[in-house]
Amino acid sequence: MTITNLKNRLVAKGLRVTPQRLAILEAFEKLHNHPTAEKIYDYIRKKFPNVAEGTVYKVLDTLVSNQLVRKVNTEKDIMRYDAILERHHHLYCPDSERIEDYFDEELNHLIEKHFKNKEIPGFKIEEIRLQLIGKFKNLKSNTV
Amino acid sequence: MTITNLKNRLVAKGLRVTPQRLAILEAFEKLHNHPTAEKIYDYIRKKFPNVAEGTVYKVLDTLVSNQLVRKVNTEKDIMRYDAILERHHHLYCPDSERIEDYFDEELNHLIEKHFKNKEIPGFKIEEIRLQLIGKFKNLKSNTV
DNA sequence: GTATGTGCAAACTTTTTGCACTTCG
DNA sequence: CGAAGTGCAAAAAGTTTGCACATAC
Repeated sequence: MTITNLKNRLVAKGLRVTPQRLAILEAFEKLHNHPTAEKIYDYIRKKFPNVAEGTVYKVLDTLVSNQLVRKVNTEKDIMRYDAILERHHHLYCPDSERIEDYFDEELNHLIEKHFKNKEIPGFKIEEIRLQLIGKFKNLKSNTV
Repeated sequence: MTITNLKNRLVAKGLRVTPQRLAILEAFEKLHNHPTAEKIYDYIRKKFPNVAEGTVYKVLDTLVSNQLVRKVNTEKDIMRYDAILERHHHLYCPDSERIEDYFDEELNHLIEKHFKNKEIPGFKIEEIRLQLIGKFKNLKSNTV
């Protein structure tokens, strides 16, 4: 992912392109661990030593509102973020706090088909997210 | 749900039966809105005016560790809890913060069957949770 | 009686806010 | 230039902790 591409994402949403925003988007490319605001803050401070933590939160809010980034649902009170926009699910190990992306088109179709036949009274589904809770078999060190 | 039943849940886990714990379990029966710690605190304070908020958090932790209560995954940094232990999923509207339980055995079988044929390398699934994100059609006032 | 649980208050962590200053377009 | 974004510091919100006291068993 080039800086130009990251810039285009902002421009496409009518957002101003600032070094801080680019740095945060870049952080997602490098970290790809569903990072917390703090992880992102730590990462971009290498480049921008006086970026404010408040700015990180504000930028993340903006990115979420503009659907360039999403909040990840966890069992913790620390928010985590995800910049993968393609439809996907999560593998989640509550013990290690590790989260990995999971893509499964076959499963998506299966579920879509199921809900085509089965309306839920009083509720309009916009999106279906699966959390596969379990344990990783240590193929990779835990990375929160 | 009677107090005796609530008591039994604690006894079955080898936990001491205290009025505070009973009150919190009872609060789940009455609130059934996937309440926050604060909602529970507000609720039980009617009966126990000098219960401490810290106690609510401690009891909730204990109940979660003993699997009498679960944390609900949301996009918010405020933790919400669920005392329904039967396998189920959630309807979740991020705008109103409303969460409702969703039971669907047919869907469970569908998903189970899917993962019987499809192992995920490096990951052992223990549980599958669906979040159906969408909007409620105002059949009921929003209750966070 | 003893291990466990509670109340209270302080501390800690994460996130939000307000406002002057700066920057993007 | 003007609207939008940032830095900073203070405050808010949610949660955890430590310890003396109280209670369950």
